[in-house]
Order: sequence, then C-alpha cells, then structure tokens
Amino acid sequence: MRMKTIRKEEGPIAGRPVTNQRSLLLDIIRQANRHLDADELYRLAKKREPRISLATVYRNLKLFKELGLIAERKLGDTHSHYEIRGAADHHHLVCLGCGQVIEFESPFIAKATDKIKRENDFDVTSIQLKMEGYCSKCKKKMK
Amino acid sequence: MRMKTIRKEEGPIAGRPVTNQRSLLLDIIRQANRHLDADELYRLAKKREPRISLATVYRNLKLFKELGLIAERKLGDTHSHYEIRGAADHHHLVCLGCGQVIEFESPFIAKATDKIKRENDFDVTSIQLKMEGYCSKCKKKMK
DNA sequence: ATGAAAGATGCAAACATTTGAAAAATATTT
DNA sequence: AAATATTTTTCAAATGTTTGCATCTTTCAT
Ligand SMILES: [Zn+2]
Ligand SMILES: [Zn+2]
Ligand SMILES: [Zn+2]
Ligand SMILES: [Zn+2]
Repeated sequence: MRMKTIRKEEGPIAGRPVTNQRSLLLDIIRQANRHLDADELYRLAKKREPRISLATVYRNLKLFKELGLIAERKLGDTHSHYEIRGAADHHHLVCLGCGQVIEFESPFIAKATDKIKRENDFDVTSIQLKMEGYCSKCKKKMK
Repeated sequence: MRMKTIRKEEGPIAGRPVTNQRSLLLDIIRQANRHLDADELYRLAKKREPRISLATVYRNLKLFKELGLIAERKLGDTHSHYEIRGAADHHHLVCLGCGQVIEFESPFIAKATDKIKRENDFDVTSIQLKMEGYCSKCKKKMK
C-alpha cells in the first residue's frame, strides 16, 4: 500500500523487516530519554498508530533488547521499565524507602567483567546490575 | 488448635508469626540448594501441606526476600527463581546460547559497592548482578 | 510491478505474579 | 484458659507478560 524505500540494512533494526510499528516504537523510546514502561509506550504509540497492540509492544521490546538497542530495568515496581542503550552502560541504585532511583557508572564493574570474560572464556554481551538499600534521608527516618 | 511453643524471637523469621506454611517453605528452600521457581516450591510444599495456596508461596517469597533470607534471580526464563542467601553473595553468568548458568564471586563488585555507598551515602542491602553472553562452546558454534 | 516466501501483527488465551477481602491462625492481654 | 488484637492464609479477581494462530505486511526474486 504505502511506498517505502528504506532498505533493511540501512536502519538500526538490522536484518529485520522495518514495520511502521517498529520504527514508531523505537522512535518513542529514543525521544523519551527516561525509564518508560510497556503501558506508557503502548499509549504513546497508540496516538500515532491507533491499531497497535500491546503484544506488538512487548514483542518489539524483546527484539530491541536482543539487538542491544535498549535495556530492560526491574527497579522495584511490579513491572519493567525500558530505556535506550547509549555509549556508556549505567546501573541503578534503588531506595527501598522512597523509591528514588540513582544512576551510576563504575570502572570496577568493567574490571570485574574483564576478569569474568577471561576466566570463563565467555563473551559478555550485557550486564545488569541493581543495588537496593536506603538513601541518606530514609536511613535517618528509620532511627 | 495445635500446640506450638516456638517463640517468634527464636526463629529466623524475626518478629513475624511462625506459621506451618512459613517454616515449611523456608525448609524446602534450604534443603533444595538450587534455583527453585515458585511453582516447583508450591508443588513440593503441597506434598506436606496440601491446602497451601500459590498466593502464600508468593507472599512468603517476598517476605523472605525482604528479610534477606533468600535471593530472587531472573535468569532468562519467563519466571523468577529463588535460592537461599548464604555467607558469600554470588552472581550469575547466563549463556544466551545454551542457557547454562555459571555462578561467580568477585572482589571488584565489593569494591564497587563500597564506593557507591560512600559517594551516595547509601546503605546498600542487596546487589543483583547478572551478566549475559555466550559461553566458549556457543561462541564456536556461531562462527 | 507481480507473486511467493518470510516474518510481523492483532487478537485471544495462557501464564506469572500481585492484591483485596473474608476466614483462620497466631500472638498478646486479661 | 479465654478474650482480644494482630497477622496470615485462602480464594478469586486484577495486573503484567508471553504465546499460538490466522491474517496481513514486508522483503526478495522474477
Ligand atoms: Zn530514600
Ligand atoms: Zn537508567
Ligand atoms: Zn552456551
Ligand atoms: Zn545462584
């Protein structure tokens, strides 16, 4: 129906058909620049593509994750959040008291990864690290 | 109905009523010594306490986790696994090719944790680290 | 441009987990 | 030991995520 001239090799969704749903979803995640959940993404996508289904959202989140384009985060809610994967991988510190999420990077994690790779002859493609505990404010409240 | 003389302060389930379901579940997890999922735990518990419900299993897994007795692991399946928390915390390396799970410990992770604690004045109570990738066998197959 | 093959989508159903509320068990007070 | 207060359990319903299958879309070869 529609005239599309995008070759599959050009886009970031390497080797896979480029559908409207796919580019739309990836576009929304890129623009968002924060931790989106599946339902937020679904509702945002519906505005531009009203017939899109939640299953498609989940299936593409899974695909984008496998392609290394996004990261899934389990931050403490009952559901997951997703964010774009940039140059430097970051990790999360979650306060069990107030729910605040602090993002951080750590050179020690890179060292640990190198060691693991060598010792196990393993090709590590992704690292998921979350630390939980209590922030300074919540620590004080608990006394 | 039943004569129980266990005082709540004695058991490991500090400050909480000690129910049959609770001690049974914790006992099974202790004995298992491997990564159990909620349904396996439920079926094992049913053998000794046929009226136990799956909701009780989930609610107690949540409690044990909060008390630091067990750890929840998301190893790549659609569902979680649980294991007892011993003296030394360990982490997981999951092969995306064959699904094998390698457990490891790392002093670098401890260093990273210390730094995070100091820099953010944060009291870290648990660390969840998973690395994904391809083991040596699966790497070779992919060539 | 057309047709065939491969792959994605939408829907509904299945699965995994959480939660409200009434009933039951445990703990505390008398 | 009985009465009361507190917490847990069960069941059922709700929420979050995955999956089978028929249909539609995209891609590839002509
Ligand atoms: Zn806090
Ligand atoms: Zn983040
Ligand atoms: Zn492997
Ligand atoms: Zn383990």
